[in-house]
Amino acid sequence: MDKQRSGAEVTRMMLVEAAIRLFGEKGYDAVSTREIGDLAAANIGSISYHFGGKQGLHRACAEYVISEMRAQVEPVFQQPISQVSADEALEMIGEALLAFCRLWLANAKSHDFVSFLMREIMNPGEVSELLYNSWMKPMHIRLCALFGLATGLDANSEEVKVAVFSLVGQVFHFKVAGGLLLRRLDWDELGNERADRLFSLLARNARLIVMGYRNVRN
Amino acid sequence: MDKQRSGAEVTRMMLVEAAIRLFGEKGYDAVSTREIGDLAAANIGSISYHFGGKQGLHRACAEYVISEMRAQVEPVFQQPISQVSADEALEMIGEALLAFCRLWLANAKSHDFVSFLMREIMNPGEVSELLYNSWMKPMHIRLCALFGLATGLDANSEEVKVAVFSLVGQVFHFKVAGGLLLRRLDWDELGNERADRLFSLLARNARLIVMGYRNVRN
DNA sequence: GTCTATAAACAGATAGAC
DNA sequence: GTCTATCTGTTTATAGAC
Repeated sequence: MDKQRSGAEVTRMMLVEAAIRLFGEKGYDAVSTREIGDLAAANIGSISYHFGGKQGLHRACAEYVISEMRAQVEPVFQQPISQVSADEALEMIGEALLAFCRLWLANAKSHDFVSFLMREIMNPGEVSELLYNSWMKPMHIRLCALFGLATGLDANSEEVKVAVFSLVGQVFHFKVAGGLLLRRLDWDELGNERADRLFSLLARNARLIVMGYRNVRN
Repeated sequence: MDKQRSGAEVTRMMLVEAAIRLFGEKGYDAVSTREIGDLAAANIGSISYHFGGKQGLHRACAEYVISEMRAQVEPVFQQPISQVSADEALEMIGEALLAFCRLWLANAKSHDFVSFLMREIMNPGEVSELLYNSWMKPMHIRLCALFGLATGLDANSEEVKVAVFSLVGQVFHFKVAGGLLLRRLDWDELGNERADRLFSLLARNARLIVMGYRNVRN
């Protein structure tokens, strides 16, 4: 007999999850409140009641995605980096990218979150602001610090910021345009085995870039 | 006294250009036919008359973008590659990526085209199909051939296809999420000087990756 | 070919019964 | 809290005057 009580909270969550999926699939403007209500098995009025309207629901989705994604990547960022050697830093960058690959590309649970996130990035606005400040920026800073340690370069320099942006971009690009690559490879879908092959290729690219920058310095 | 005649063709072009800009800025669903008509200084009815409706205009936009982009990149693909050395191939990959950087990131004329293209990639459909078959796929095949020559690897292998995809992805990612990087760098806008610095960093990454794959082979 | 008026469908928001 | 009926504005598409 599980607690079916506090139906309000259940409805709120159902609406948020349905909206995240639909916004991620089709984009905010292409989704109607009726669709969301149907998918969440709730009525249209509940969106206004709980969130004050479509925009309020949109914002609630962003907050939920941020908190969930932070929780999933938190372990990677737990380790202190004050006393890390260059080789350890290189290793940690590889681990972090691998974690992003698994989370962004192959994790069914986070699939909807990442699709949602991807769309928001392109549309400047309140939600995109929130995502940037509380999720992307801290991640980027952390990776820059590691990149600096791994190469001996200044973590705050332009070239490090750009290089890290490109590294993350390689992974992210699979989320944006990965469907086209799958067709070029005649792959119907991205299974576990294929995903692993893909990740190891990305990891190799990343290592080559970091090592290249290190050599520039020495 | 330039020919102001054949007003129909002028109206068609005004509508297509206005639609490309608006679709690129806000996405297909977020743009109304009234907005397009206003920006093109035409009336709403003209969209149905000339293109059969909003979808028809959308398709016409895709066809126009494809033909314009092909024309702009054609020179890069003119050179025959049957008798090219590995070093020449490496050089040609760098040139091609540089051309994409200039075209996609810094060319004011193509800005609207690339924004339009970027949005279509994420939305499976007739237009995305058209873009893939007549624009992206030929480009990718060409770059894979060069990559194969530069590294000695099979141009049809998975690893080459994925590596080339990642190279292009580095450039494309700037179009998708470049706004976030500019904020991290405290850059208000991307001027010519900054763009050049950015491009040279991307070119360096690309070279490091290609060289790394070459060493794997030898 | 161009433009206006209008139709028919759909959007988001809300009042009120339960 | 939930759900239905309805309001108001906007959407695309079209018929018909010019």
